[in-house]
Amino acid sequence: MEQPSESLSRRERERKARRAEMLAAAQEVFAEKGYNNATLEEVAARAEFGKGTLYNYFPGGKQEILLAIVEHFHDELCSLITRTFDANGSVDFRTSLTSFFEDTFAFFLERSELFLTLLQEAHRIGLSDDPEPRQFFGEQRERAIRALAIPLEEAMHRGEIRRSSPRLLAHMILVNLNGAQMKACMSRDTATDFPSSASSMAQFLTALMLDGVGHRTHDTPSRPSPGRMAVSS
Amino acid sequence: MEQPSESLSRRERERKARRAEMLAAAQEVFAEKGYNNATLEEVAARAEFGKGTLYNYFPGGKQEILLAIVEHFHDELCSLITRTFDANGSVDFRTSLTSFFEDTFAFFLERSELFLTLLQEAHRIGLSDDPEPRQFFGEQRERAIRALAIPLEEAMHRGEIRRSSPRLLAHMILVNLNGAQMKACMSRDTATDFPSSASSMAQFLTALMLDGVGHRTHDTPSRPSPGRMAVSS
DNA sequence: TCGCATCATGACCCGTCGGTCACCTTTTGA
DNA sequence: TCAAAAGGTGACCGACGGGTCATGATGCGA
Repeated sequence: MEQPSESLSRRERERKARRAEMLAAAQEVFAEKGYNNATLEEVAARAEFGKGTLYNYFPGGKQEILLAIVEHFHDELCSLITRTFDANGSVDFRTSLTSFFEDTFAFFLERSELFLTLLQEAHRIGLSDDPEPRQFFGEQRERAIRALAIPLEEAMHRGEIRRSSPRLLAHMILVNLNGAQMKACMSRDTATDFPSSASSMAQFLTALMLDGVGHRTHDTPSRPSPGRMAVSS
Repeated sequence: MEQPSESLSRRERERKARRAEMLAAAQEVFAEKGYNNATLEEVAARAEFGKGTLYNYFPGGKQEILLAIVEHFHDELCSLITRTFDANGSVDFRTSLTSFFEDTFAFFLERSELFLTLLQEAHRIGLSDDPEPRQFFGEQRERAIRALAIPLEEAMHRGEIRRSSPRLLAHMILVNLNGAQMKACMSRDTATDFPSSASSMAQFLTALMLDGVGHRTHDTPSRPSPGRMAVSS
């Protein structure tokens, strides 16, 4: 009455599924309310369990739930990154970067509230707390950076982008991505001078990252010469 | 026994000074602990007042203190922006942008914890709360964007950067600035492939914003031609 | 010196929420 | 069919912190 390895026992499978349901509920609540204002009561209610049951699955309580979410978030992000660049491996870097922005833009956009919450907690936990969760946060972030740095480094080797630190560049790309996403959030009601579709946003970011905004009519010491940019719409 | 206008009465002056002390203390505590984990008890203690006294100066309690801090933060930021660009009004845009990054980098860096806290609260309050503080946050952010958009628009008129939305560009510049600052925070312990001084950071950001990282060896439809970047150290 | 007004104070009140545990239901295996 | 194990539950507890207010101190004008 047991399948020891491979496919888990019904028990194990159901346990896993329940855990996942709880995590999904917690993600929603944390995203809506922020970590501190989210109550385990509400998480439990949304997952359709009693509060006590949460502790059967996450003995570490609220914080363990947070860490599990962080891990899951980075799982998704990393797999999105590698999938995107693998699929575009053979085309030129500009094109694959654009499609990367397009794919990830949607990813971040629909998780923007959660992302901000995680960011805040990463910071809060990052200093003045146990070193254990602190280190955990660092490792997770590192995973995403590393995943993105790989295709960047390859592009550098192919001479498609100039050589610099792939990890630093990876960081700046992620920063620009979620900066754009924040802007999109904030100006949803008000301002309109903003690329509205994911694809025009992706093109804007690609141009910004690869070409900058300079007209390059000034010669500066080591930057010999011109090349003008198209004026965007 | 009253100086009705101009210089305020001793009373008024002292009241103002006390308020400022309380704000300074609250800034410290909010930055260290985050808004939720900061206690008014600790704010009061650090300002060397009793907790009750806070309510004489901020009848709105914790939230009123938060809003006052947000306003003060943006006062500082805006005046820094205009000061920096006024002082560099006559030199070319690349140079003044670099000095802008250098000045503001320090500003953000020494307030990074506070900034993250404000960011989180802006988000939390930004949705699902009273519309009143929500609007307040929006207005404050708008002030900074507008202050920065002015010199950007001028540079566009002078043809030093390509035409696009000054406000969008202002946003992206601020985003890159504090993204860099976050990176600096995070990799303080660990990674080393990072511009360490404010001035090398400023140059990195200027190059990224104005020139991008592309080698521009590919011709894409509307971007005719080359111009290579110096390889940073 | 006296009375009044202003102001500082921290003990206290009270709502909230993370975490616990005694109890109940369901499943299992004989 | 039944007992034992496993699992689910929510009432309850205790800590915590925002906000209040009775009390006392201080200053000021008469």
